[in-house]
Amino acid sequence: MSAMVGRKRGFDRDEVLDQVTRAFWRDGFQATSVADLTGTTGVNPPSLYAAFGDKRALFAEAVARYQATYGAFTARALEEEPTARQAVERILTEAAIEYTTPDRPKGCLILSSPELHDLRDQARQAFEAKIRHDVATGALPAGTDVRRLALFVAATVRGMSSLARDGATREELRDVARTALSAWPAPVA
Amino acid sequence: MSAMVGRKRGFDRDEVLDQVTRAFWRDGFQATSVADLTGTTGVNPPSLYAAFGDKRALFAEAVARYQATYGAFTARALEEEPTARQAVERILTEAAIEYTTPDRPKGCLILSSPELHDLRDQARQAFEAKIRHDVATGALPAGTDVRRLALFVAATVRGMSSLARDGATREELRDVARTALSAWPAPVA
DNA sequence: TCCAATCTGTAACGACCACTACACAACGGC
DNA sequence: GCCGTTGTGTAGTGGTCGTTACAGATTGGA
Repeated sequence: MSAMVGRKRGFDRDEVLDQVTRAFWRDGFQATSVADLTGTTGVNPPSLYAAFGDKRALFAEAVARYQATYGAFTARALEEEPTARQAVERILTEAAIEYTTPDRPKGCLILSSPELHDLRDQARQAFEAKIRHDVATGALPAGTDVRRLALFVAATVRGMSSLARDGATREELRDVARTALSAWPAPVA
Repeated sequence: MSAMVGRKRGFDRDEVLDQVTRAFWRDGFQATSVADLTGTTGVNPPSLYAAFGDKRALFAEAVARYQATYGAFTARALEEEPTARQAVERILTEAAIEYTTPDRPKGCLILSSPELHDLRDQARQAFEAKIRHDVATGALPAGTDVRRLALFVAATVRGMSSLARDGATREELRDVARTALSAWPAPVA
């Protein structure tokens, strides 16, 4: 065991990380200053730096927290739904809800941050894998353009997040999701 | 006529404005510093401020220039094509090209800039008007949800711009456009 | 040729940026 | 009580931000 000696931290690390996550989510990495963060959290700079490291490390941890909480619904759907069609339907439906939840920043942190290109690429690869699996099992026609379909889903989710950031309502996003789903290829009955 | 007296400007105002437009387009308003602009244009701060005003005014003029040139294809399609379907097909097809033109920033300046929410709303209203006209003339079914269809087009274009910024190819965007178009309601034959 | 007007380059302004040195407060172990 | 350790608050660091004061250069008009 470690020494566990010294003055105790005067704030809840998880709670502060959540406030930081929401700040980055709302305004982005660049537009959120450390002064903003110390203001909203009430934690002074030295304590913030001691607990999380510099601004980039804090952002990285905020993004990780976002993925594990607010943004986890996508990975959950891909894991739990049996077919790509069901997973995509659930993702788009839940995105309409998640992107417009009151008392939260609108849209998706990862889709809104230019610097998170790699995470977006991972998401697209996950879509591709799910669709490819359906083609392999015969749930989708053999000739299906896997990459194309994955890109269309990626584009739809990005479009929904962008509209949410501009103030689109939950119902409007749900309608966008339904319209997009009507472009999904007919299943092999 | 004005006096036309005094030392002449030592740079081409239009050329400099184009360079500024591309800088804002590539990096956004916040991330592009005045020092960046003086660096890329070779124009010193006092000359830049004398010619364009402060940074916000310069950005506004760059956006206006973008709308009149690189981003004009959307308004052109809405004006020139007879039906909403044809206009949207042309917009999506040309967006795939415009958003991936070599030696240019990728994607759309207006869709990438959080501060241009009003211009995006104007674009959505223009889509709506075009679609509503088709419903009125019978080119689209009477029960068509105009707002819903316009939002879907807006979402698709935003998604394509976002994908382009992340490095999607022209062909990938074209495929996204085609997939989205397959969700368009059947015309009243 | 001298003036008034306009533009240009240098060099700075105060404000904010991310970040930290330092002294002090609060803790567990002895 | 005293010590070593760790967190906290104050008050700064050097650097970059958008912006401009100022002096010199260049122009057309008188």
